Amino acid sequence: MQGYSIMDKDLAVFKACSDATRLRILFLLTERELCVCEIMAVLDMPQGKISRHLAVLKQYGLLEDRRDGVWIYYALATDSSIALRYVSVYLVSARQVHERVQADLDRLRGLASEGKICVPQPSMALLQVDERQDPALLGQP
Amino acid sequence: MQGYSIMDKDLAVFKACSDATRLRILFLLTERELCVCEIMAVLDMPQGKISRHLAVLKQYGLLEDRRDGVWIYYALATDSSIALRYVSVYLVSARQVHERVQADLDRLRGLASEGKICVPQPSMALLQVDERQDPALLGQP
DNA sequence: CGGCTATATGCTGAAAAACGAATATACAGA
DNA sequence: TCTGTATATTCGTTTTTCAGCATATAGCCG
Repeated sequence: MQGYSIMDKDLAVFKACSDATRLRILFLLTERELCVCEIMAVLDMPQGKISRHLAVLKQYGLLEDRRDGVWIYYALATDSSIALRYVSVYLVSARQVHERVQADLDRLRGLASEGKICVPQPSMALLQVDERQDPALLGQP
Repeated sequence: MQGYSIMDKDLAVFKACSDATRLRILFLLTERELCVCEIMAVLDMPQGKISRHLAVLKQYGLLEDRRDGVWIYYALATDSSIALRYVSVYLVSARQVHERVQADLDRLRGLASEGKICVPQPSMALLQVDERQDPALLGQP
């Protein structure tokens, strides 16, 4: 890494979002913080794959993690860079539009309500961003 | 490509932004539409490299081009996807913050005013997005 | 301590992306 | 038509990224 300083953080955010699996994970985390096994169950992908993508997202500053016993919970980070603020608003707005994301979120809720995933405590969402449409983004039809 | 439909466009936007050179080009284009030789001059990079990155940005739906004689002008596209709208607002807001971007923009203005680049007509900017801060993004300090 | 579960990490190969250098195309003007 | 300039594209190579598999770590419980 040479010479970029601040913009690097924004670049990292875009790199983090430039993979389909990671983007799906980010959309899932707009719902609430999740542990690895929940994400694995919803996306139906092997554990190593999920873990590595989570590590990338964390390294790039998009996620924070906390350990609770055996489980490690991941949540969207706030304010680690300018780009991340915009991406956070994007995630909350766009999740209502994309069918795939809706399907993932439905699956998450379904699995959780049937108790099929490890959900020791239903912790609350961390994302403070409001779901209302962003006035500055309503310009184009 | 299998099964992603709409979200693909957003993913393409993030892929497009996940390269330092392309991000610098996008920031430059928030100033006004530019021809290839102007971008080359500002970034001081070989022509083939710039052309290829522009092709990627266009293919991913972030740019539009128009030919004017020998020159081909590139401008930020509008509304090709949800993510692009958010990225456009990000670009306009963040360009005032990043030193590297400021340096690029200063260089562009300097070269243009000295007539060192091919600037047959100083065409106007295409980006309609306003520079005012986005109310929905002022939540976090 | 030993076994079980959740998660992280190392290794390897394959695929994708990026680059430099060279070549091709497209237009303008003489 | 020939020349020069602006841009696009191809080729071969290097770098980066991703997946799958195996292995390691860390905490719980007996």
